[in-house]
Amino acid sequence: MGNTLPTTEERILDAAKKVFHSKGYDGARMQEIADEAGVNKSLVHYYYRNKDNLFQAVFEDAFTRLIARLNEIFLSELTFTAKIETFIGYYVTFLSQNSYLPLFILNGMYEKPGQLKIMLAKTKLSPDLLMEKMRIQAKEELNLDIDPFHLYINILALSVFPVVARPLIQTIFGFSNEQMTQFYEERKTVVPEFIINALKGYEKEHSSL
Amino acid sequence: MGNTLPTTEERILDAAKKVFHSKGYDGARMQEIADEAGVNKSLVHYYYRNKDNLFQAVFEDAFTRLIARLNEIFLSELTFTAKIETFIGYYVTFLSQNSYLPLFILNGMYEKPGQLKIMLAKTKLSPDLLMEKMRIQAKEELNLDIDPFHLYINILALSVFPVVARPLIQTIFGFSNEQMTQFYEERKTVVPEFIINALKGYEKEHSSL
DNA sequence: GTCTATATCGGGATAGAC
DNA sequence: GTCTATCCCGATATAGAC
Repeated sequence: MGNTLPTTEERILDAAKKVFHSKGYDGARMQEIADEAGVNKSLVHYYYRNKDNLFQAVFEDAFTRLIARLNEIFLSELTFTAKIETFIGYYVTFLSQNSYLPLFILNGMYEKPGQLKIMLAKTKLSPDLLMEKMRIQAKEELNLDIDPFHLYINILALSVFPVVARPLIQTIFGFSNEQMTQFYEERKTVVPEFIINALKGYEKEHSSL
Repeated sequence: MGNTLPTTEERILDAAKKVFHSKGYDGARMQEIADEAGVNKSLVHYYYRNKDNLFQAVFEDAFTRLIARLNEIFLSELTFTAKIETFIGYYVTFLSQNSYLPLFILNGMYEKPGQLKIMLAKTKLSPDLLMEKMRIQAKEELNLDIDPFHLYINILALSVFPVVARPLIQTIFGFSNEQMTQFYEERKTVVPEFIINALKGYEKEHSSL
């Protein structure tokens, strides 16, 4: 299993991912998806009945892939700093290889905010648990009283934004594709360092009380 | 001037902003824009000829408003840390009041990446100058050898991402609107502190060489 | 399951009266 | 400048043959 030829349904889903990711819901065309999959337009309807259903499938897949590893890493048995390093390293690589994903998700969230709750249940992601674990671990390992919500968002922001804003950054700084690749590569070390330095700062403040 | 009644053209542009910001280019309907402005659909075409032109106008306005103050702040005569504090404070407020803007810009960049260069010229934003000034100021005031590119992107990321990802954050954390407002309010102090702590960390490393 | 043909509708854009 | 009426294409979706 895994190395068998893709079924027609899988080919359609793959094509749909490509098109929806880059064009968004409104910009995507059923015809383009069919062409991309190498099938007739009505076959797409045969398998997914309508555009909404197909989008649903694509969105769910994207969302799951994006947070699956996140969950894994932060609930693992690594040390606090190792988690941060591992997470940034993984995310920067994954996102720059799937550069359309995060913006696609963000847009989708605005269009169907209610949908997420259902998916959160499916993926068994437990934010409360994650936050609590983060808080405790910071206390035990680094003796820091941190706000896990802000830290968590900071980590996400520093990982996700530079990928989402790629065209903006590239134009403003005038970076070539090669320079951009190097920039992302650098971030794998720069960002964890930045975060850990910031945390150390809190430690200092604390000890001076 | 300024308190005169808006002309029809201005009413149309305002309506277009509302619709494009929330629905994006493909999702926006000329009819909806006309309704929103309280005019006939053909009037929209009379003033802007086609959808593309109208979008152009809206995008340019958004982009200019978003980076105008940024430029101002970072080229001002404030100290380095004051700049960071001022910038975050201003941006978090501005963005949460115009929450559709940043995602709208990011999407627009993917659709028309070439367009930006023209606008950069118009706004007289000079990234090179900005980066150099940042580097020098960090050296002189804090005795730090920083990479201004990464720092600049970090600052933007920490300011912009939490606003762009609002629906995601709100759903994952289960925050109410009030909690979300408070969360943003907290970030005005948390984020500058975070950044400045991170920078101090580099100082320490440096002195240990 | 896969194709062709077609129904149906919506949306951008124009013509032309006032 | 503002409106009504209309054109025309493109896109989703369905019917039905093979």
